[in-house]
Amino acid sequence: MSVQQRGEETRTRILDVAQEAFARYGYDATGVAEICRRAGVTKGGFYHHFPSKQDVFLEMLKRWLEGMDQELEVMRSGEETVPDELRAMTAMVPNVFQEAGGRLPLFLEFLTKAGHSPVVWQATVAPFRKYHAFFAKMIGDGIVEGSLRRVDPDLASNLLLSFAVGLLAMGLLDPFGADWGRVAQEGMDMLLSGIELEQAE
Amino acid sequence: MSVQQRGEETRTRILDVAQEAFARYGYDATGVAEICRRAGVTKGGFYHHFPSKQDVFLEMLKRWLEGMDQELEVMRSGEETVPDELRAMTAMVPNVFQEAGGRLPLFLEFLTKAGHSPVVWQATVAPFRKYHAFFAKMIGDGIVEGSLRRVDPDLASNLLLSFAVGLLAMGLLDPFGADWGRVAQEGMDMLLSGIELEQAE
DNA sequence: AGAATGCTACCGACCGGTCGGTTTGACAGG
DNA sequence: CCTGTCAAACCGACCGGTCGGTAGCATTCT
Repeated sequence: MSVQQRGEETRTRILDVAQEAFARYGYDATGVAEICRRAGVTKGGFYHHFPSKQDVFLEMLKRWLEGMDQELEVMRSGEETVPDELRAMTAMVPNVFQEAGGRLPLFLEFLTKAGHSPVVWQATVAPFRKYHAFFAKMIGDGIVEGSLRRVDPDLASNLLLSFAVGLLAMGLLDPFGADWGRVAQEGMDMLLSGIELEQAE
Repeated sequence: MSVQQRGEETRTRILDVAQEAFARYGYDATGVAEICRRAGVTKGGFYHHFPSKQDVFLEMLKRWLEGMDQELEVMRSGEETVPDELRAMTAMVPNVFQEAGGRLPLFLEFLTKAGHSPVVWQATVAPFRKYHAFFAKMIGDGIVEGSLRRVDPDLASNLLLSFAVGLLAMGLLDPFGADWGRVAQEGMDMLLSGIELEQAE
């Protein structure tokens, strides 16, 4: 294995263990020393790969969002009509909860930090606006194809996003307090029944 | 002014400035020394009134939720039908955003900390379950009075809560990214149009 | 080919500063 | 006099971050 490869692996390992530690204990409660211990690296090694603790945090956010982007695009091309696409996406919610493993609490961590640090805010709010555009376009498509009523795509997109964020937060706070997958599914049905148009083929 | 009165005032002042500081800079980023400076008290004074920094946090949460409880109960008794009640409540969203002043970011702070500290979790999740019961009862009432379809009150309540939480989070993250008051209002309309029953008087 | 050199990855001791929390004692009201 | 209310000095632990140094692969020079 070449030197560069090993270096890249170390860097990734740091990122991975930091992600787990941040998710479990919180950003502030996790010291750099603890990350180093878990990654089998010393502080020198850590600061060789990253300029600061916050940079690890930001890079983590970046990685997470890139993955999310891909998943969104993949989801987009499955179903016939826009309402069906939306329903298919909400059907994935349980998978998201499960598959994301322990790194889901990071979501709240990002949101909170975004409120205090302009750098984190920028990195957080930008993708949200992209998601907003994504859903707005989707809803616009739905209107064009005649499967949705003429609602304001911008507003409806914000509604969807709020619902998604709230679901995530609630599911994080009280995972066993409800069947959040079902809440997502039936909630989406209720929402759609308000804006859906009957198909007359 | 009696001694007890002065003591109580100092205690309240500490609570107030801590609330503002936590909201502005975050819990972890706010040192006890900073709170003392703002409250015009030394550490001795601080630790005379509170056993720990976390206790200030918890007491703050308690005060906040007590106020919320009262507001909820007041809102409940205004309108004729349940859907109208819900609409009236969402109409209050802009007021909540504005009136709460800077202390709204505390909400995210509480949520994140709840994920890492069992004590905070207990103090946070309990009221949420109470809100859940509150809305579930409301929806049940709506079904009885014939203004709502026979939906699952438990599920619909979770849907409403998620929507509310998401709205709060989004509005906190990107206050000027959308007219969140309008999103709340129209979102509630869409939701209701899915579960509302036409009145036949 | 083999020695010399450069460069990247990494080590680990160490730094100043800040953290939440404690202790002691002054002072005022009841 | 005694209790409640604070002030001031202080504590050890720990924080994120720095820095001089080293091991070993890669490249160049002879």
